[in-house]
Amino acid sequence: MTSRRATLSDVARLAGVSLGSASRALSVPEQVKPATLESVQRAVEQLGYVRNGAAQALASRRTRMVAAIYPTLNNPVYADSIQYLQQTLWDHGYRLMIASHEYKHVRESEVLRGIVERGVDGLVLVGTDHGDDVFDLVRQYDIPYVLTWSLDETRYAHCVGFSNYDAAYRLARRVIARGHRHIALCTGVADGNERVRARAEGTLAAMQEAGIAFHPEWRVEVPFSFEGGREALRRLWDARETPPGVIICGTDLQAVGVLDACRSRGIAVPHQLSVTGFDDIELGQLTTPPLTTVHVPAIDIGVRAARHVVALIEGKAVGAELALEAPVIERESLGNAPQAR
Amino acid sequence: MTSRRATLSDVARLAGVSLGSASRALSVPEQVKPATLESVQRAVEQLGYVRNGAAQALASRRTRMVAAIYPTLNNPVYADSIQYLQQTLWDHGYRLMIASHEYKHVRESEVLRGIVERGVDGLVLVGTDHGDDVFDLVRQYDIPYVLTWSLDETRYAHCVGFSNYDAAYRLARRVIARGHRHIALCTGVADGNERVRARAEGTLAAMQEAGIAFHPEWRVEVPFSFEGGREALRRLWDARETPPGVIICGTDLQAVGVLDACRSRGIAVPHQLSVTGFDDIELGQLTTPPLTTVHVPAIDIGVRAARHVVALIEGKAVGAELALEAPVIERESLGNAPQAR
DNA sequence: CTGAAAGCGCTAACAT
DNA sequence: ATGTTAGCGCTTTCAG
Repeated sequence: MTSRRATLSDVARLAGVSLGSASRALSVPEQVKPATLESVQRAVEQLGYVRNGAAQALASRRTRMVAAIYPTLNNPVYADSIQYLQQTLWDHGYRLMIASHEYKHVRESEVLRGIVERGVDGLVLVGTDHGDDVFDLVRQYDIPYVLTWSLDETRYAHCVGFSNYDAAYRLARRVIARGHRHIALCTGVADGNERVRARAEGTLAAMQEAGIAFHPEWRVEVPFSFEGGREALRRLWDARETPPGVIICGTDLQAVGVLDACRSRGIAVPHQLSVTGFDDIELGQLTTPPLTTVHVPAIDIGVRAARHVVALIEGKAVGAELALEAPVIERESLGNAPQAR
Repeated sequence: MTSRRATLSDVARLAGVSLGSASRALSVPEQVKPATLESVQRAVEQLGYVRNGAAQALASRRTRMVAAIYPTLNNPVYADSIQYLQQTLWDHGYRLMIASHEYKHVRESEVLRGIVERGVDGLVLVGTDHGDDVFDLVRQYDIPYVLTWSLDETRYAHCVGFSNYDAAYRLARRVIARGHRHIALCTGVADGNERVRARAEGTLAAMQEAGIAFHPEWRVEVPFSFEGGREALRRLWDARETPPGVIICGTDLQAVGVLDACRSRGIAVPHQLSVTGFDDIELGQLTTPPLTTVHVPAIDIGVRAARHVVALIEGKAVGAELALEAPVIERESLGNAPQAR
C-alpha cells in the first residue's frame, strides 16, 4: 500500500512539463512562467511529493545542513545557545545536526569525521582550540566554519565570541575592589579549552596588577558541574588553615555548586566567603544569595553564529570576527572581604 | 590546491580493485578477501578518502540520520534527554538532526516536513499528541518513529515513557496526606500536550477521591519557565482572600519560579505555602527549600528512545511500549498544611 | 569472492 | 522560459 514515494519526474509528468521545469519550479520559482509554476504546485500537492534530500545533495553538492559540535548539550549556557542556533538556521533554510564531545579532544575529531562523511555545508564549533586534525579536515573538505565563544587571536578563522580574558580581568578587578586578597580559583580541565585558560589568566593578571600573590594550591581543577563546585569548596575550605575570602569560579555551574556546599555547611555567603561565577545562566539569579558573574551572550552567539555560517556558505561578505560584549553582573554573592584574619 | 575530493573509484583504482569491491570493503569487510580489504584500506588512507554521505544515502536509501523534535532544547529536562539521545545514537552509528517547535502545533508539522525532505531513517518525538498531518507524513513515508515522555493509550505507536497521570496522582496523594485541602494548580498550555493534561487529571483524580473540592479559579495556566512560575504565584496568592496551602506545578521550572517569588515576598515555604514540581531537574535539589517533585527519567528516555528507534530502523523486534518509572521525590518544599484558617 | 553495469532522484549545463 | 541530457558518487544486483 505504501506506493513508491513520488519523484520529481512523476510530478513533471502529471504537470505536463519537463523534469527540468519541475525542478526549477521548486527551487527558482521566479524563473518559470506562472502557469507552469501553478501546474507543478498542483501536481506536488496531488502526489504529496516531498523532495529527496539525498538526491538533491548529490546533484547540487549542498546538503542544506549545518553541524554544531558543543562540549555538552545540557549545560544551560550551551543549551540556550543551541536553541537559538537551531531556530536561526532553520529560518534560513538549514537544518542542524548536533553533536557533543564531552570535553574530550579525540572525541571531537571522531565526531567531526562522522559529520563530514554525512555531509554538511557548514560547521559551528565552540572555542578556538581544536586539534590539528580538526582544522585539517575542515580545510581539506573546504567546509565553512565559525568558531564561537572566544575570539581568535590568530585571525585565521571566523569567530563569534568575546574576550574571555578581558571579562575575567574585569570581574577580578571588581573582586579586588571589594578588598579581597585571599583569592581562590575554581577552574576545569584547560587542555583543549582556551576559555578556561583565558579566564584564569585574566584573573591572575588583575591580581598581579594589584600586587596580590597567588598560591598555586589555591587553584583547583574540577568538573564543570554542580558537583564539581561542591568538590572545589571541600578542597579549598576544609583543608586550609587560612580559608580564602572569595572563590572565583570558571563557570556558573561550579559557582552554584560552591554556594550549595556553603549552605550545607553553614558558611555565610558573602560574609564569610564571596563566590563568583561566569556564564550568567538564569539560575544564577535564583540562588541564595544571587550570583555575581559575567554575562555570556549565549543566545546572541547562537543567532549570530547561525547567520555568520550561512553567510559564509552562501558566499556573502562578512567580517572575520564578531566581538560581543560580556559585562560583569554584580549580585550579592560578592561582598566585601572578611576582616583581616 | 584543494584537489577534487577523492571518490570511491579513485580508491578502487589505486587499490587495483573494482568499484564494487571497494564499496564492499568499506561496508561489509567480512565479504572480501583480507588482501583486498587491506589494499583498499591503504588506498583510503593514502587519499584521505571520506565517504560521500549523499551518494550513499541516494543509492542505499538510508541516511543513517535520526531526527528529534523537542518542544524546546533549553529546558534542562529536555537538554539532558537530548544529550543522551545524541550520544547513544552516535554509538550506534547514527547522527542526530535536532529541531524544536516551541509548543506550537503548526510549527511541528512544518519542521517535520523539512526533516522528511532532508531524509532521516527514524524519528523521535516528545509526547503522543500530534497533529494528523504529523502522523500522515511519517506513515506516508514509512519512517519509524518513537514517541517519548508519555505512554500511548491507543497502543498504535512505539513509546518510551511513563504514565504522567499516575505519577501526578501519586504526588497528589502525598500532598493530601500532609493534610492539604486548599490546593492550587499551576499548569501550562494543554493544547497538543497530553502531558499537561494527564498531570492535571491525575492531580484532580486524587483530590476527588479524597473528597476535596477544586475551584477552577485555583488553576492558572502560565509558560513553562521560571517567569511563568512567578506569574503563577502572583495570580494565586496576591489576588485571593483565602490563599492556597500548596501549589502543585506541572513542571520544575515553574515550581522554582514559584519558590523564587515566595522568597522575594517573604512567604515561608513550606510553613505558609507548600510547592511541588515535576521533572526532577538537578536544580530542584539546590533551591531553598529543596523541591518535592516527580522524577522524570529524562536520561533513560534519551538512551532507550535511541536504542528503540535504531531497533525499529534495523528491523529488530521490539515491544511497542517501554514503561519507565517516575517516582515521587519528597523534599522540604512540601510540608504539612498550614493550620486551618 | 570479484567485476560490470544499472540505477538511486535530482541539478545544472546546454541547446532551443 | 523550457526541454534534454549528462552526470553527482555510491550500492547492489547479476554473472562469472
